[in-house]
Amino acid sequence: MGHCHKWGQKFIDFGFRLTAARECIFEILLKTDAHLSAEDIYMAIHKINPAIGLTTIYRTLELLEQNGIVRKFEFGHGRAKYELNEEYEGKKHHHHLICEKCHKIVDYSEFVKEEKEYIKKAENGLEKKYGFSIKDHLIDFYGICPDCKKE
Amino acid sequence: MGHCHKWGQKFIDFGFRLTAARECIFEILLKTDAHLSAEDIYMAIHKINPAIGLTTIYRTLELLEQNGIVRKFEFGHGRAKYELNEEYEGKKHHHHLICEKCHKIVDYSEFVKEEKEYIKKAENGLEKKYGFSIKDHLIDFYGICPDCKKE
DNA sequence: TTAATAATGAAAATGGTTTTCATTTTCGTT
DNA sequence: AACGAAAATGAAAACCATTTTCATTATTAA
Repeated sequence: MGHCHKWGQKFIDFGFRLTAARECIFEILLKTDAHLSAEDIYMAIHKINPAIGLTTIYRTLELLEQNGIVRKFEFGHGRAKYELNEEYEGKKHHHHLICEKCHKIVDYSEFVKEEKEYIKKAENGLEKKYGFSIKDHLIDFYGICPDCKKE
Repeated sequence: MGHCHKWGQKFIDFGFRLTAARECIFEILLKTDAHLSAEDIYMAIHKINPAIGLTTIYRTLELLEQNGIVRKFEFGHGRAKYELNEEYEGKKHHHHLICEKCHKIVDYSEFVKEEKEYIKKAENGLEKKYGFSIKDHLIDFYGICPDCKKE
């Protein structure tokens, strides 16, 4: 369990406690390919351990986010979605393709080379010009998915 | 008033009515450089015409968004922000630089050439591979602004 | 074992946004 | 100018994801 050990250790190093609820939430995020909302995680966890409440999910997700273990996405249709940070996931660096009709989210990992070039240039330039220390970026594409085009 | 005419005509063409409230909301969006929330607009409009309610602001913004006249951004700190679409604004194509501490938003228009190349490649590829019709994209950078770095 | 501290669940509160509904405004037609 | 259908509106209530409160339980270090 290389993954678990790594994240668990990090969690303890940060000064937090590695509780059953927290491990469970991490596991759920690790096992899924989807972009889960707090409630999605609550549903999943409820089957395993019905004692864990929604509040704990929210609190854990916030903690994980603040420590760079998960990323929170607000795609803008009610609920926020959470994803394990790439460094904790098997997944490659990816971005999102979002259907404006059905709100489906597709991950893609193409054009990383081209993206990296552009991002590097932009980051350096922006750091210089605006004095920001840039930590992260977000790239999303919006459109209509094949299923919705049919209708 | 080239701007106004253009948007007003479009609005009527869509089959909507060009009311005082709607014109006023458009004007406020046109005059500002900031990213306004529904409540920001409400505050601004209240000085001009106190009869206009917050509900109308929300309804108008939704209408404008659905017809491609404004863009809605959910940067993820409570309230959504609205911006006039570039085609209605004097502004250049731009993206956002967001401070993770104070949530300040800086617009930037640099690296458009590099961006365009990358976007074009990505869009074409993604349309082919995933069958999406891509309509739009979002690029944001996150970091710490100069002011927040001082502390 | 024992304090001190952190984590938790349930319930209540929060707050931006949406819905409801009764009223008013607009616009094409007389 | 007046009429009637459809659209737009404001106020208040409802919504609903998320946060906060608070009393209880679990964990850790001594």
